[in-house]
Amino acid sequence: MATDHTRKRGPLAIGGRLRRLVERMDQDAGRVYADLGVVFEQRWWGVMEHLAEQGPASVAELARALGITQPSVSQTRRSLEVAGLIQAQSDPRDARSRRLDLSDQGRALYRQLAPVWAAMDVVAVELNAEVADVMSMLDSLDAALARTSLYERIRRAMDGPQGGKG
Amino acid sequence: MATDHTRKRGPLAIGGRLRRLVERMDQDAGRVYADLGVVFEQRWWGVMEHLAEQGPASVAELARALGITQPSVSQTRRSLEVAGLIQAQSDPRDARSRRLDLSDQGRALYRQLAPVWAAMDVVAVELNAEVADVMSMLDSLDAALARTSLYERIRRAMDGPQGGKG
DNA sequence: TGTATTTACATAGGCGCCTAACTAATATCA
DNA sequence: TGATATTAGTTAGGCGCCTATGTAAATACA
Repeated sequence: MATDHTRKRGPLAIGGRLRRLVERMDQDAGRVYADLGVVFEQRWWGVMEHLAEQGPASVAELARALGITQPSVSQTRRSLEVAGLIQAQSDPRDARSRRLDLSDQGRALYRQLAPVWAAMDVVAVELNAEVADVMSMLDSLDAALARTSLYERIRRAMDGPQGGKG
Repeated sequence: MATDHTRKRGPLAIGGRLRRLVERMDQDAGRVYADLGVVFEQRWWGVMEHLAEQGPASVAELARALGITQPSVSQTRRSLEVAGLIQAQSDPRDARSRRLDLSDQGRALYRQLAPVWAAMDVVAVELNAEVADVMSMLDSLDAALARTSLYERIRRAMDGPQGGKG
């Protein structure tokens, strides 16, 4: 009955497991930063990398580039500003918009942490070879769920092929 | 340079992507519950399933069974109690411990949602066939990281095979 | 028996994401 | 030109996890 017991744990268990995997990844990365005596929040990386590589950007541009919501960017932006890593300037083209850019301190930290991130890349490649191609799996999953959402799939499984909301 | 650009996005991007994947899964599941007019938090599932299948349990037992921390269980327990889905009794064998069990209302909800979870299982199998064996990948990843933690891997990549903390 | 250590649990605060709601600015339309 | 719709961004609150801390009970040890 091991198979049946396993079948009892579907996406609900997957979700929890993925969360904890991510949590562990963040913790381990956090330990590396702590070893270097650096205060760094994981969520900062996406914003900093984008600003460093692409130049100043608005909250909306960052949200689009990172694939997260504006409020999330806004909160990260605030955290980064408090830490002195970015600065904001009003955009003369649109009074509502703010251009965010790395501060000198932010640039220095970005450079300092580049070797850490390079090492993380090496580890990702290593794990891909050792275990599974996580990035490819994510790409495939993203594509599959973009095609047909999890919601639709569940509703179809519940209601049958012709039932339920269209 | 597409390959090089991709290599710039290592575990840091993976972490964020996994978080968002989980978020989306929770949202889609939440929409299904909402369709049924049911108020249900994803984190309730692990606790409810364990209590329904294994009987009354303490916070510590649940934490061990679900692989999360005590405070997390404690918070979920509180949420479940407020919702009237579980009840707690003191444990005569240990005055510090509380036995948690599903209330009648909790049992009824568990039964009501069983078809939903069965449908989710179907979808999981479907996605496994369509995309990738996510559960196997998780198993393998968990095992690989239990063998050698991400922290150690990163430190080794940073410091070289002989350097750094042992 | 008294003291030190360990264990069970709750609470506080935080991280990283979300949605809802709001204000203000801009764009569109009649 | 004025009204309406859309957009940019912030804030509040919440979900689901974490660590740190604290209180109380149980256990271990001298």
